[in-house]
Amino acid sequence: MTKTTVRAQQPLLPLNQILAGDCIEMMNSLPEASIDLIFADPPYNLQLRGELHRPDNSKVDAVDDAWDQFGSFDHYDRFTRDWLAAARRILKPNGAIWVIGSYHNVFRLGAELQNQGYWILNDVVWRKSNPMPNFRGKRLTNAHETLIWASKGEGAKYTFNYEALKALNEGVQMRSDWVLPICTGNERLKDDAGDKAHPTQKPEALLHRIILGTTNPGDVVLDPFFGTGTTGAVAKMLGRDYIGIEREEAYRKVALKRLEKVRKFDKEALETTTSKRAEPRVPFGQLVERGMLRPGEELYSIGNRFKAKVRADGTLVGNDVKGSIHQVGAHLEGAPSCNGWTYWHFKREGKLVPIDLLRQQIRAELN
Amino acid sequence: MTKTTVRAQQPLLPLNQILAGDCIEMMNSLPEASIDLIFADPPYNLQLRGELHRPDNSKVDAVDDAWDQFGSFDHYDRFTRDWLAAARRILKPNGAIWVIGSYHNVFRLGAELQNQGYWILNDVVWRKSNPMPNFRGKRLTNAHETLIWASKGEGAKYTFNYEALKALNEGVQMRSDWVLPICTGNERLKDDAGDKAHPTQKPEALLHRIILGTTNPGDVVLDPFFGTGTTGAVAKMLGRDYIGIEREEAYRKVALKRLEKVRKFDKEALETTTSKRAEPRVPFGQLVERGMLRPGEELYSIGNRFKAKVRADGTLVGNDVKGSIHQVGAHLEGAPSCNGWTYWHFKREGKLVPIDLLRQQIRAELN
DNA sequence: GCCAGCCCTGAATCCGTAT
DNA sequence: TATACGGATTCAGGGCTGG
Repeated sequence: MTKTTVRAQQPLLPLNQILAGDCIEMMNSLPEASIDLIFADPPYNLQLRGELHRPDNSKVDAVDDAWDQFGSFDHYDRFTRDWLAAARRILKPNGAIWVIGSYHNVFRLGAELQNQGYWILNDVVWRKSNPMPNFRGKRLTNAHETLIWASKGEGAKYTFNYEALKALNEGVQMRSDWVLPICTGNERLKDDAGDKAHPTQKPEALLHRIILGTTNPGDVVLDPFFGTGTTGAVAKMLGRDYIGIEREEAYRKVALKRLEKVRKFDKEALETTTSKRAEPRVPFGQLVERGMLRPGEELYSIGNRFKAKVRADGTLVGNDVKGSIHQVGAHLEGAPSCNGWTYWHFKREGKLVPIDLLRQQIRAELN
Repeated sequence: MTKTTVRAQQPLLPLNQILAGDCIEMMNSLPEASIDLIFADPPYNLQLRGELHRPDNSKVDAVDDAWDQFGSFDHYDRFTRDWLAAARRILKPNGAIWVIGSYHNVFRLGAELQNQGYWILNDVVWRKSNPMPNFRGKRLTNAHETLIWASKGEGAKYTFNYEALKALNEGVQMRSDWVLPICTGNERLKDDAGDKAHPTQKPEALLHRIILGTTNPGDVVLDPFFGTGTTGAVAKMLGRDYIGIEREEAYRKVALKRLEKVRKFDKEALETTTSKRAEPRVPFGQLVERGMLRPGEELYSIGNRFKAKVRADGTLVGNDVKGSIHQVGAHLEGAPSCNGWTYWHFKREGKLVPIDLLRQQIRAELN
């Protein structure tokens, strides 16, 4: 499928809207292979027996809304199977899905993802910096939730903005454990009575990391359990399109109001750090063609242990081996591979300079 | 079943031994309802494709042992079902089980535990302080493994030493995420050739926390995938009895030698489990994710001579230079380095406030 | 004896594009 | 669809060596 084809489908999508209704029916009404990313925070199947009380006897406002009660694992598994299948149909071949859950439901979610052929890329732990303590001292403080990131299948080319996440983590690659506070304070939406509008509102920081890291600007992000619209809000800020599906009118109302107020970030602010792989490829032969290196000139290996001679066709010859800068380097080092650009050096005024410097000059000309 | 009845059965148990053979058969040969705690580290069913090399071209020593190979999820699920059922039969009514896994298998494990009627008490995340990085930059660093702690059924009176774990955690309630280093250095057992004796040896600190927190002295701890015997070693140190089951002769040999040397109440080993707590690193990107600074917002240098704009991935752009708060600061000042935290300021109510203030807020949340 | 620097290693589902 | 090949990619910590 070409980019053009996909783009042509997009006008059919109800972009930046909240669809009212059952998420399975609504997903089934959307065209197949049209969504870049799905974020899903399904009901948790919490097995609460009676009410939970704090030591001071105040009642904990547990997740016991009607939509969160399932009679059995069987019922819950059927529900999980159906919505994951509907999600799978509308995902683009190179799309991906994130689901979040706790130990009550995440093992059912993960197993069913695998059963349907989704390919798990990472499980991620959201480590809450301010969780609710375990009041009775009968278990460990339940201080995290689990997210699963999966592509549509093995071998799919999912989106991963490695460098952007690395930058977000101040230069060290992002790990699978994320320390973030729960959603409180001004960010926590209230209803007209002043109570929290949704029992499990997710923090925007969580969605920021997910959407920044696994989508590109202009992508379509769908959330089948939209709630108060955190996914939509962050998608909008980051210049992505969103589609929300929500059954409960009360939540849709809050979300709508919230989304109206959200502003997209500056274009400049949305540019993120990119990887070298995205830069244009420069064949080594160009350095010779352009006279930056002369045929017959000698190159020196990184530790100055080997040398090789440049040939007019942009290959090297050294120690009776001929081939590309990478092949000759790999052979001399006895290594499975070698980046010739950083391995080979030329001499200028007695100093050894990596040939990558010449590549950078060419790339700079190309802007 | 009364305590007396249980005690009467104990002499029949092969205490403090390593049983040679298949774990399902061996468990089936033990009397029912006789074990207090089971710790199980089953094969993870990793599905590795080719070889993996580090950027320095060295080869990663992968877990490619035959015992980790399963033909399909179906095959793995059958195996899981069978050993979990055998484990369930020998557990005392108030016994408990711990299993450990990664995203490859832990969802199958958790779902099957629930299917069999085990009652999940917590899922626990072992956050590795020194995980292997992701060398190709294609995913998040796989920096954790997941443990599941479950009782034999709903309403069972499992053992939980709340105060002991709280003490181990410097007086604060123990959480469901545990930061511990992987097993390296002298603790890592070597074979006669000097290679690691087992590819997946678990750290004693992990078992220390589990056995201390969820058994009592004199309890019987069984490990059906004994490997090099970490469970047995820690059980012995802590004055519990153990039963190990291991199929591979080479592992049994190493474990036997190890266990002979273990002394009960090894004070030194207890000390190593309490880790020193350093000031947590806070990446600048977190201020952006958390909405403390908005992408597109401007920061001002310490003398208000320069400004720069915040980007969504936590980098800055100013005077055509992009990079971390430290890099951009250093560049603008023409200095070799720069502490961006004290250099950059944001505007609030007309005043310039150093961004370090925001970092302090985050650190305060983290305790 | 101490310190700096080098080397090694850890449960990993780890490439993308052109031909 | 399979093959070829260019060339991008790592963090923390322990142990050892040499000065």
